[in-house]
Amino acid sequence: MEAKAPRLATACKARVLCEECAVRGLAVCGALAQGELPSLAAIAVSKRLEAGQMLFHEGDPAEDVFTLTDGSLKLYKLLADGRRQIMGFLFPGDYLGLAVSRSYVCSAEALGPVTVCRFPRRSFMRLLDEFPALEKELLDRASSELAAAQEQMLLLGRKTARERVASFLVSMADRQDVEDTAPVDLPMNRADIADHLGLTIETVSRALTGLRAKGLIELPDKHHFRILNRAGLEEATAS
Amino acid sequence: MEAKAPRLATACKARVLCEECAVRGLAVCGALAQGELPSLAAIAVSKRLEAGQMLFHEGDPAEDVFTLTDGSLKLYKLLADGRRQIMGFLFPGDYLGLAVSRSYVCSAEALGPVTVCRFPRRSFMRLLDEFPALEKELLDRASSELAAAQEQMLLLGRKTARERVASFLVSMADRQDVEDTAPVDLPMNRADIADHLGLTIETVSRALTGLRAKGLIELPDKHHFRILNRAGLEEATAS
DNA sequence: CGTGGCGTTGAGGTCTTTCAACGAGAGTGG
DNA sequence: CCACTCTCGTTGAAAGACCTCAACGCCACG
Repeated sequence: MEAKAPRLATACKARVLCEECAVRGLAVCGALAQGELPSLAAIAVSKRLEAGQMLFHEGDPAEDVFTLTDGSLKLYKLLADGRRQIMGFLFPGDYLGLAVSRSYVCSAEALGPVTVCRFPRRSFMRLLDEFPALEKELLDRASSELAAAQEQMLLLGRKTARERVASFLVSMADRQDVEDTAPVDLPMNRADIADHLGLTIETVSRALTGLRAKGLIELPDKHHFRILNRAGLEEATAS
Repeated sequence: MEAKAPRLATACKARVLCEECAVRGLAVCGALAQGELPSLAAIAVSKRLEAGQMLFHEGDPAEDVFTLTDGSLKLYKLLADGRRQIMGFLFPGDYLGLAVSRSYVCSAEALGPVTVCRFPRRSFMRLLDEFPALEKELLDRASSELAAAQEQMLLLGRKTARERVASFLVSMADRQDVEDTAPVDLPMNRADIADHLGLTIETVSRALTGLRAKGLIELPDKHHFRILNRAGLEEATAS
């Protein structure tokens, strides 16, 4: 299940690295000159997960950092009695485990088949010293993650169920930036959505039904939706 | 209301800088050698605010970064209809506005009299290139802020009112790391606590009364509490 | 064709909110 | 010194949003 990614060992072109391996996830194409890429590539190892498998658990020693190259993941925390809060969903290009703390603060689980690229944390951190541009990139990402987390706090603390679901749909559509009216993929199930929005599956279902009844969205099947009235849906988010 | 901080212009000792000006907020004592401090100090300007005054508003162009040297601040976001979510409270030593985005993502308001140290963002960012250790420090802080935000998401999404209030009290006590049974300061009012925990002031009040009735805390006055039973209070957080 | 997982819908219950009244304390001014 | 007012916090009662429990339908799978 874990094998040296063949492409990475070879001195390939930056473009190839970017598109085909984890380096894409870090968007270092701009940050690193072509000649510098191999030193990052040399420490990368690809890894595959099936649906439901864990990449790591909250509290595990954070020995690796990852970039997601294919599939999607959920990041969550649990309370002692099993209540769950999903912090977010990750898609190709996103990174994981870059928190500086010594152990992972969330658990990471595959939503479907997933490919990640693994970097031993120590080697990765050494690279930061070598390539300051990489560190800047990380800081950028950390601060946009923080902004997203604050948006989510606003949602969880102050929005109604319907506003939460509408906000979630808009953000999913934006992340997949397909054209309007194109179907948007929902790789997670209703329980995941509920645990992301601080609701129950029934309330999520009712909110979706409500938005559909208002003519704002269409629900072709349980893993897709289509925005019929973008302005109306955005209004329903209460931004 | 805005004056060149006298100490900063002088080539003072690192220790003095650390304790008496904003540089303390960045904890760069370790990061910067003594000889390097003046270049940071040279661009700092101190600023004072009274209770209720705004340091900046959400959406304003983020022209400065700040460190809080005295007093406390709240950071919040608003919905169009006025609903408010407080992202967190800041105490001396904390920094503000370091997000890489071009505008502030939250509003910052003084809880009481406040002194901050202001750095023009451009100059500050130039310093990052000069002193990589400063950048590491920032990355550290960003990732621990992110961890705190995730803890708060868990609270907002999945905890009951009483659990939220108990969690809040524990975290306030921890941040002020006074010995157990010592009174802990609550510089914010009930409305601020409510907007931080995603509740109403009445529910916060009832939860506090409930915790007191259980003998877990004491409420000597409205701006202080005392932990009578630390283990019990932590149990009530449902962590 | 039965089974199990998943999503939807309905009915009733609960926790938090909303609305309202009250009290304590600070500040003001006569 | 004492009304007077205003803000803030607490408490009670009623209302409401979401949750819980239950039934049902759909679909994939064996």
